[in-house]
Amino acid sequence: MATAPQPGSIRPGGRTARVREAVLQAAGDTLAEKGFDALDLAEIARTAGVGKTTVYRRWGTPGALAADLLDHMAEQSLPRARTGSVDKDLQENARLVVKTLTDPRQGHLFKALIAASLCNEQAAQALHRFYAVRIDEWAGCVTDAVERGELPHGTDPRRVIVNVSAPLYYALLNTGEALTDEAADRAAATALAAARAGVG
Amino acid sequence: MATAPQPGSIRPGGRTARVREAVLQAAGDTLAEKGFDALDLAEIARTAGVGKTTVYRRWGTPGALAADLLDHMAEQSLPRARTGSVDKDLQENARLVVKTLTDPRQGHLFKALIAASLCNEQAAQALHRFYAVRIDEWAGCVTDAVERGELPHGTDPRRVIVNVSAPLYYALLNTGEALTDEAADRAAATALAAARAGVG
DNA sequence: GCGCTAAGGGAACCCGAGTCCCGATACGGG
DNA sequence: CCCGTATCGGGACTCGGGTTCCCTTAGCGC
Repeated sequence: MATAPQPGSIRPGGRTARVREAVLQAAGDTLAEKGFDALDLAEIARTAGVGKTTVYRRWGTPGALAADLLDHMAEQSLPRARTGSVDKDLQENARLVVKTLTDPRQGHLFKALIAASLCNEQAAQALHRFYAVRIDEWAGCVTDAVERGELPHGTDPRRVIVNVSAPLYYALLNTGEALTDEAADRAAATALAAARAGVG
Repeated sequence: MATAPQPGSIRPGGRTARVREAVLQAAGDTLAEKGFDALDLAEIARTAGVGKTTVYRRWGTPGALAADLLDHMAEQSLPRARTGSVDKDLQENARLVVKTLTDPRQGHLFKALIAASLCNEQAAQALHRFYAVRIDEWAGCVTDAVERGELPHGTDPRRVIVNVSAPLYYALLNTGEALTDEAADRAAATALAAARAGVG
């Protein structure tokens, strides 16, 4: 009943690492260009120049591969803004989200990864971890603002950051509305207004 | 070059309609139970008790089938609340969203349909139409509120409704946070506070 | 370096989704 | 009520994703 260790976990260096790198690269490219439903492990093996057997053994399903890619992405966290005022910080956050989701490669990649998370529990958990990292990073803007007296005590930092991104993702996924800088500024302003009103 | 008419559009009555009904029913069940990546037309044909050829001829791809299901769902629009105050109306809207997304069948179905929209352009457009209908319906709450003087003139009704749903969908898709009635009330309060502050 | 063994890779195999062909069925206009 | 044809449905076929087997390569502990 003892579960065998994950392939690649005992000798993770050298060749094994190179294979993972090549496969995640190929997976990212395919997801960005063709979407999650086109993520086919046999084709990934071909484009990555890796044995088909290897990909099936280490990842097994498209969902698990997407999950691994998400974990890989979560490790590379970008630093948040520190402009000195919440207005600016939240605006920068909103613009960064718009810039990311509008970027041809990144935008498609994020859509594909969200699709993956909706099709596979493993990918879903990886996605939630990914956003938890990002939100915690930017939540610092809000805690700083509370300390500076720009926002009321008791404000939930993560919730404010979530309120900035939420309408942007809603536009991307649900309504298909265009993601402009104007939309970003509006999202930031909305979240800020609610925070100032002391909601939460 | 003249495109042949869509199969099922010339004689849409009787048998053809029954086939569509059975297939959409089976598709909805499969999407709710197994997700979009498990939507396999051969299996749909089997469970719907319909010829495999028929399903491939009329829909062709899982994405197109999901799109048809979305159009079918968009036709059945629910009436919005009319409590007499924006607070209550927005709260009812938020609670309805939470109730829908929390419901075992509906919740999974919506997730699957969003996944479909992220994998297929046809499904994406159908999803955007679907949400446009829902948002327009509920936007009436906001226009009424503006007329009653509860919200400032120049308030964008659709945007307010979007701001109610957005954090709830963000919780569902991005963070995986639980969707409680408390979250619903908070979402409604946030959107209301921003609208009162005159954002937009 | 050396050897043990984890991990990779080639090749044959299986099975079912997707396609094609053609006859059966039943709308719906006259 | 009857005919023309749109649509359905059964069955054979193909093709490639996913699996299995087994040999080769190369980490990494000593």
